[in-house]
Amino acid sequence: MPLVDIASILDGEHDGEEVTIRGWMYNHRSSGGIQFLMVRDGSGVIQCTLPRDRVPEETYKRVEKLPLESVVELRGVVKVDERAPNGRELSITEVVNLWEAQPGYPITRKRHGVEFLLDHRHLYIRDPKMQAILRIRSKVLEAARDWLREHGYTETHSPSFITAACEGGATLFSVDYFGRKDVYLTQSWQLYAEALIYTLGKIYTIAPSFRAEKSRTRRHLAEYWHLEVEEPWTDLWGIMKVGDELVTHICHRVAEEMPRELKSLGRDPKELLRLEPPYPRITYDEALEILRKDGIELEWGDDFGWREEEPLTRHFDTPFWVTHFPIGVKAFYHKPDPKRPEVTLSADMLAPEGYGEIIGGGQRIDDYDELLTRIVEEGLNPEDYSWYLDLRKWGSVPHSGFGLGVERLIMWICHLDHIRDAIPFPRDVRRVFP
RNA sequence: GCCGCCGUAGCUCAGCCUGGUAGAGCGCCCGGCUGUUAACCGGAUGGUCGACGGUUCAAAUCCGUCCGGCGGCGCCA
Repeated sequence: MPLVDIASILDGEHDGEEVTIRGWMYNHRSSGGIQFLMVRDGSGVIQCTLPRDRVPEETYKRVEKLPLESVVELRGVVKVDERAPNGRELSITEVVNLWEAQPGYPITRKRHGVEFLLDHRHLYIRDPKMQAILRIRSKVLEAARDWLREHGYTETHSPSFITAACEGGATLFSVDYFGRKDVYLTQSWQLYAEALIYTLGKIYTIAPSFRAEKSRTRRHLAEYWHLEVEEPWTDLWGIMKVGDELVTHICHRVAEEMPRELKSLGRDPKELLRLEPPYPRITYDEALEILRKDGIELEWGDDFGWREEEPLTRHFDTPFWVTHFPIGVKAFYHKPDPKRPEVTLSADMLAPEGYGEIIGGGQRIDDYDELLTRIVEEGLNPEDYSWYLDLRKWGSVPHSGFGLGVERLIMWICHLDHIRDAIPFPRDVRRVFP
């Protein structure tokens, strides 16, 4: 009797067959003569039916008293039935094995508050909603790696312990590094990536970044996963094309391979399948004009706040780019536009529907003197960036890259209302436990 | 760094304004029900009202301080 995944049953691969499943009982309903067990394995959730006359009375009563999150091994026949929550159910023929959990599982099918669920995060991740999100998260990263590998990018890594800021304004976590006080957790692989392209060419990384911003919004984490790409011989337009194709590939793969999970989260897979590159592109100046027509005034040279970013995303129904931000609102290494030095060759990709920025990137400064000037202008100490400046002395070429906020992308794909559910154990200014 | 809200049973909350012996629903436990969908029905259990201090004959309720949490701004991915 084959032991099968619940997902394969839900996908219709075993209709009418007798199979065995193994999983955790996440809910249980009884109607006297028939019991309904909701069973979850790593792949999905299925309803199992157990009529009283199907098994010995002793077994029936034992199942009836089984505490939530007990482990069950069940044999049964797969039936297509509209009354089952996912359209298919397992009609139990034999209760093969039971491993009883303790009574009193804290998370019930009723309402819980945010604080309670975060305090019980180690258990809440078992919830079918969290299971669906985390499975999509895995698919997002799998699809990204596949696309990057197929297009000639090499995965590589940068250190998490660093000594100098790479983004001017953002706040750093300081750590006690063998007693040294000037060591921090990284915010981006940016400076190291620019060193690595001269040995590996087109590269990417998927790694955590740390920001000690005391942000209290539904879009921020103190520890988030950063998918960063950097490549030589590429300008602003080239790197935007990479972003377009990468995000499109990820969305298509998730829509094709995880439609059930997307639907359970309120995202229609068709909304992802219809995406095609290139995404719309507007300049910072054009964005200001759109906002002005909405009655939102922003002085030229100021960065977008959420007050500007959120309404702008309502003008689009796909991700879109905002390019050519004024010098000063982006980090020092962004290359000023030779045709218009008051703006940089920078670009942010914003998700629609009020989700906002998911990618930030652009073309980097490749000239030594220009880079040194910008470091000084930003009030930074050139000595902190000595090795980074070195890169412009030997074989410097035009190069570009971007950083994608993995949880931001997942948040939009999964239609979440808070970024914390895009990661199993979120870290923010108030929470590092569990 | 700033603004706002919340802490009462295992959970979600009412009670607080107008001070007078602690409430509901759900869960757990017991019983019933042969198609449930957050199942339902009956019963039982369950609380130093976040902590400390003050006012008062009397504080969950009024005042102060602290702790914890949530939402938002700024900043960013």
